Amino acid sequence: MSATEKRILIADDEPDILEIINYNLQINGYEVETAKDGDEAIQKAKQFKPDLIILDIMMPKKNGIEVCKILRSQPKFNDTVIIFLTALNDELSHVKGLEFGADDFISKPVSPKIVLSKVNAIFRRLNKSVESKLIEHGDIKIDPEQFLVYYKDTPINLAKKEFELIYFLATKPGRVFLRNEILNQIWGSEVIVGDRTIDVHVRKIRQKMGVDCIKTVKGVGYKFEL
Amino acid sequence: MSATEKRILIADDEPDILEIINYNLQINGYEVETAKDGDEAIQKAKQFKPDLIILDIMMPKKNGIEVCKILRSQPKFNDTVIIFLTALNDELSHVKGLEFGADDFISKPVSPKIVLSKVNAIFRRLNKSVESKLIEHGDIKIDPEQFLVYYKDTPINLAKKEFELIYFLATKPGRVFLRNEILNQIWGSEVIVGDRTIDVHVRKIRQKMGVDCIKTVKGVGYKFEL
DNA sequence: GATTATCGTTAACAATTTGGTAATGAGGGT
DNA sequence: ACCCTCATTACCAAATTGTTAACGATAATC
Repeated sequence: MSATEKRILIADDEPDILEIINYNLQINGYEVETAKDGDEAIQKAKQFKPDLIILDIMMPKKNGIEVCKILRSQPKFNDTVIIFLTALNDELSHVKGLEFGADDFISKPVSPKIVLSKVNAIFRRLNKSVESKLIEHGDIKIDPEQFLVYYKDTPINLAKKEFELIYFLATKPGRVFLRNEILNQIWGSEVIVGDRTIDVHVRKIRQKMGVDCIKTVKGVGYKFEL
Repeated sequence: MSATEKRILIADDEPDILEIINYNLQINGYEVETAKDGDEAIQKAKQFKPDLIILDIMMPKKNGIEVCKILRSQPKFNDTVIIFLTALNDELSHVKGLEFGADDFISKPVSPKIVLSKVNAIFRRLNKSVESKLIEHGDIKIDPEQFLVYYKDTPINLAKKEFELIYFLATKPGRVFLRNEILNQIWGSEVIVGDRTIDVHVRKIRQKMGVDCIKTVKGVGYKFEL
């Protein structure tokens, strides 16, 4: 986590709020960008590639929900956490925000302390999910911490998608996963990829591994099996 | 992707939009019908029985929300997914749409790519994972999760249709299933296949299994029995 | 900042598996 | 013997997956 600085984009039309949050996040080691309206938020999101975006609901040009909706429609923001700043009792925004893929809310009036603690909490949670457990099955060991797969103690380097794929299949050895399940899990439900994409990744894994640990179940899907 | 083509009904009063969405969905293997106003949408929904309906909010005769309300009041449209086309800022429609049972929204101006990706995502989400009720009967174990049949703990690979067939028969061991029942269940009522097809599959199962667990009941059908 | 790797994806084609049919044979009942 | 029904086989068409190469997008390196 500390290897690469976490990047945060804040969008709000009140310069005071912007500055105070910006200041507090920066002292705590985050890399921060700011935007003063919806359009700028979208533009900066694209070039700055933040890990987390804090969006005020009420903004000129485009409001927070619209921005969120637009960003969420793009695959590259799939993994970006989006937080809304809302008026205290604005439940409607909450409902709609969730609908459009918000991850959390911070109620106004904002306290820098609360923002910071929420942001810290989110990144902590994010990293925890990364440290999933090691899977061992026969001669094959899959270690998410090192991002390495071992066959008979020989480390094998897999690309990210390849690793995610074999790891996912290996979570339940023997169980068949439909193509749809795989796509939903690895690519996310909004991303569109072609039919042969999974096959190509499977092929690359088989090739690199040298063992046929991923079996095809024709007309159904794939499974991890020795 | 799936055995039966997915059916989509699009309702919009702008012919251009209708055509461009229609075109894009059709190339991607969907069966599409169109309607140019609310009344036509309802009428076509009834006869075409779509899996998904895309409704423009603003339409002559009846607007999208009314159409949605009417359809949702009929049980046969319970499982039909309904998506609204809305102007970007029309938050009121969103709220009302959710109340009346809309499943998602697409903002105008529409991009064919976004429509397609949303539609694909919806159908993907709809697809359930492997049914996981294991059937065990004597020395025979049928595991849909692994897509494997075991005889005395020896795994036997069956092709998809073969597996579906034996699984279906084994859901009620001892009970005789008519050929028609089997055809309806495994092949679906719309598909027409010859009389001897079932026999051939039964033969292949018997051959691979090595046990005669599927018995013929002459003049009636087949049953699963040890 | 420019240049190289590497990765993810797609498209096109090959290889494989499957599902279905038709032809023929076997067996039982009338 | 003569039907009728099912079993078996071989064959073909369609569906599904494997494989390769190529392209753009990132990430890494210098």
